[in-house]
Amino acid sequence: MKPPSEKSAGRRKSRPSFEPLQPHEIELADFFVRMAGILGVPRSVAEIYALLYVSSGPLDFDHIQGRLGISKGSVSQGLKFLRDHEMVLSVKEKGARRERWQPTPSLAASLVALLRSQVLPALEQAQPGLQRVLADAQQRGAQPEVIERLSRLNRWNSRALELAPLLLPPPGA
Amino acid sequence: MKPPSEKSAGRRKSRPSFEPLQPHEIELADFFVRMAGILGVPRSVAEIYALLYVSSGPLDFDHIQGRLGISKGSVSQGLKFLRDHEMVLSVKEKGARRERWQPTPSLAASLVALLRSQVLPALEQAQPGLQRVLADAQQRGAQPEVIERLSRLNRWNSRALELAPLLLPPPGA
DNA sequence: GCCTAGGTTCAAAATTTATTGAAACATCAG
DNA sequence: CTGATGTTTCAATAAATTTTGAACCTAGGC
Repeated sequence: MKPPSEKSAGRRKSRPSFEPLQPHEIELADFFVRMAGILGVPRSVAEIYALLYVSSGPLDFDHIQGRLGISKGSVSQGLKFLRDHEMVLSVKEKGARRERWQPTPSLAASLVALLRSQVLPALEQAQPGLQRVLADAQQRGAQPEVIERLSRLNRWNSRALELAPLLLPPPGA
Repeated sequence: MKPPSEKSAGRRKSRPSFEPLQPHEIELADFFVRMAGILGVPRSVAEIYALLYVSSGPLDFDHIQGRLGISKGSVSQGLKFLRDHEMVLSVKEKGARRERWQPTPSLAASLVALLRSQVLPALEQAQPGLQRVLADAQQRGAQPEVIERLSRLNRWNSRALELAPLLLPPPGA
């Protein structure tokens, strides 16, 4: 057990103390935050990405936390999100224990992966339900107008699912 | 427990009672709700759209409220949103005071309008800021890698703004 | 094994966003 | 003009989401 107060007893690693974001960094972060907002990506995630994006080399966990002034938990979760969506890469130097992070080369690819992960599951999951809705309407002799709408929706869904792997090839392709 | 349904209690004009959504309607609503969620559109808005989408004719305010079981305020705001994004049309019958609503013919066009309204303003607003960030980086002699990233971001932004009016023509075009 | 730097988890707290409903407003018929 | 109907507004409330931080893992050096 560690006593919580570690003022200046014995050998203390000097708290690195990171600079807050500079104006130009804030500007870029704002841009990413707004764009991310459209897709429902949390502010902290966008900020982490923005910071890596304007930084010259890969940054480690503590730098990210320090410069953004957010909690460990947020950094961890944010990096997990970015990792899961293939938006960042870790560079592990040999002999070093920490991981250091940088944005993946192509922002375009990153966005595509993100969209893919959001839209595809929804389309897949909806497929059977939509078919059922259409069948239901036909069976009940709904208005032709409604049948037509529901048919179109089904066709779209199918085509989107067919096209998806071509336009947005998954990691392994 | 459901509120007492007075289906059988005489047809009185004072309190028209509406049926809750049927299973097939719920299914479609769920689909729209999920899709809308990706773009941050509230549940109630998606539900309204879904209801209009499966309904044979245009529906009036009270029908929408009654069948979805949501508040007047939500219906009003939801319809405003859908109107603003050109996703619904009102059909005013002559001599009638109420407006009746139906989805616009093309769902595709509706989605495009929606995206347009979300993304374009962000791109426009970001333009000067992004240029400033790049200029800043160049002036401070940032790493070529960073300069390159920021340049690409600027080019993208510009091109997106140029292309936008072509791909997503505004109402008047 | 033991220790600890490095990172994750997750319940609680903070924040943001959506919904409600009563009051205000608007429009039309009489 | 007046009253009734139909709709909007918006402050209060409810619901959903994000952030925090302390407890908890995990791998690697000793």
